[in-house]
Amino acid sequence: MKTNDVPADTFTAWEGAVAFRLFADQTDPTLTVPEQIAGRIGDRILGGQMAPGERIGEQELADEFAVSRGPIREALRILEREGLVTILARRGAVVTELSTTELRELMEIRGGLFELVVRKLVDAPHPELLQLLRAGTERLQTLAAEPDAGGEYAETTYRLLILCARLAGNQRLQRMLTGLSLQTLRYSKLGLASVARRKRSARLWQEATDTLAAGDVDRMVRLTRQRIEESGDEAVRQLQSRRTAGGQS
Amino acid sequence: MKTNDVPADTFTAWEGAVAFRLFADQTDPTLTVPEQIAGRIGDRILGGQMAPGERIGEQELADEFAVSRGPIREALRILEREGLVTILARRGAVVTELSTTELRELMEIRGGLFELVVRKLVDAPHPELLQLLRAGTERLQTLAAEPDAGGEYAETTYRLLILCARLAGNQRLQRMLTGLSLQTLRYSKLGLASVARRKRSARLWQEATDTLAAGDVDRMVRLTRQRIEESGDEAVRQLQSRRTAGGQS
DNA sequence: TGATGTGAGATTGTTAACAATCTGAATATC
DNA sequence: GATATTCAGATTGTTAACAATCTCACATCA
Repeated sequence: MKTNDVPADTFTAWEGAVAFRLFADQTDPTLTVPEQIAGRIGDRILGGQMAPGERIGEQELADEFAVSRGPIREALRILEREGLVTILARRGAVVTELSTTELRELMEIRGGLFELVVRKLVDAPHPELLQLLRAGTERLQTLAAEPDAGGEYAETTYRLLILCARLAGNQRLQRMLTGLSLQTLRYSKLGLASVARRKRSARLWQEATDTLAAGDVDRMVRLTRQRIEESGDEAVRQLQSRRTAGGQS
Repeated sequence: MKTNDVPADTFTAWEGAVAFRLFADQTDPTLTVPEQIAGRIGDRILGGQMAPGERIGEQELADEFAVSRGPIREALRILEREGLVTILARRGAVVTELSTTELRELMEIRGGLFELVVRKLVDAPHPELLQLLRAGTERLQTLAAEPDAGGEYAETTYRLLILCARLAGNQRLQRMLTGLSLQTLRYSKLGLASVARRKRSARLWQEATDTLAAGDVDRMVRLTRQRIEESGDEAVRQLQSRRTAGGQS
């Protein structure tokens, strides 16, 4: 595999079997070639360089990464597992494009799993948690007010979410939540595009953090559910209006 | 692909991309060859013909199914995604063997997702649901009392679970829950091996059904959580004692 | 005796060619 | 003019050979 332009900015990620720049867990533990390639392609999808619905040709990628089609197919299968790519039998791979229904479904599951995380965190509170949450929500407050910070805001909330999941001490749960988050991230950004929505989201994070500090489980769970539900709904709404509006493109 | 001995007993399953005999959703919609092979191998794993930890050689399977190693690799990747097979880089595939920690983690997630299902079912009750649950729990009562019905009992509870998930109307959630159930099924059977445990489980199902009929959400959720937690704990316990006892083999 | 090194055989990873299938545009038909 | 048909080019699916790597028994040495 040709190792050109690997942008070493921010932090490099490793989650599950795939290395995405987002959501770092650890740096490279001798990833296989298909895994590395999957990471590179995944970054492009998450970064918006490859649009949902876009066709992915095997030969094209094989040429680019200077390998044969075999490893590319493995990479695509990995990305399929992560939900970023959809493989249609005998018709090739496309960048996964979620319908509003699917997005709503994923958001709902994400909410349910995060609720589990919250409950676990309250049951077995982690000393660093509150401190990390405080720092995180503060950053969110800042980003909420900045114009055009939708992308960074969304990524920050996702990092916070994954952080919570990690502290909850269920690795599998963390991985699933991470996977779901990566699948919905592109769409969450839509829902957090306006300053108003971001401020609303940031306030709910803030309140949830305070509630956690006070030890009120049910209220914390309720606030969290509300926040995820609201931002999920907004993402669905944005997606819907975008589809009906500029549907041709 | 050679199509020998396809046992057409009970009902054929299709869930996600893989056809397992268990948990039918629809019969064959022109599955690809790797998918068919994955289904066959998956059945063996779920049926206990392949033991957890057992190595899976590519060439051996290729010879058996009369295809080259390419399709076998695809099949193994599919099964890896379903969690039934673990692929170690450059060391081949093995039948997934869960540690007690992993089993506990999966059970916990399964519980959380099922809770979400229950909540959705209560919010939007389905007319057939109660009737189906009644029939299901009755069958469970019968199986609970029969000796050596651990396997069938476990499979029945899982079918019930998947049924509920389907009625809840979130396809993605249903698929995830099905996947998790298939991963834990082999171990759940351990936890339901004794008549006493089965009777306990059946009573909780019964109570939960009655509670649902009465419309008491919180109690229903609590009962469900309790049942899943208890049977999960028992499965873990059984696995643990089995490992410490006959650890060599 | 126990730890370490070596190498043959077996197994996975990769490649390139070939086969099967799909896509889309040009043509034929009503 | 709208729908069906055909066919070449492009793309995915499969194969078999080759390369890289791992496994494990055997030999070597402290």
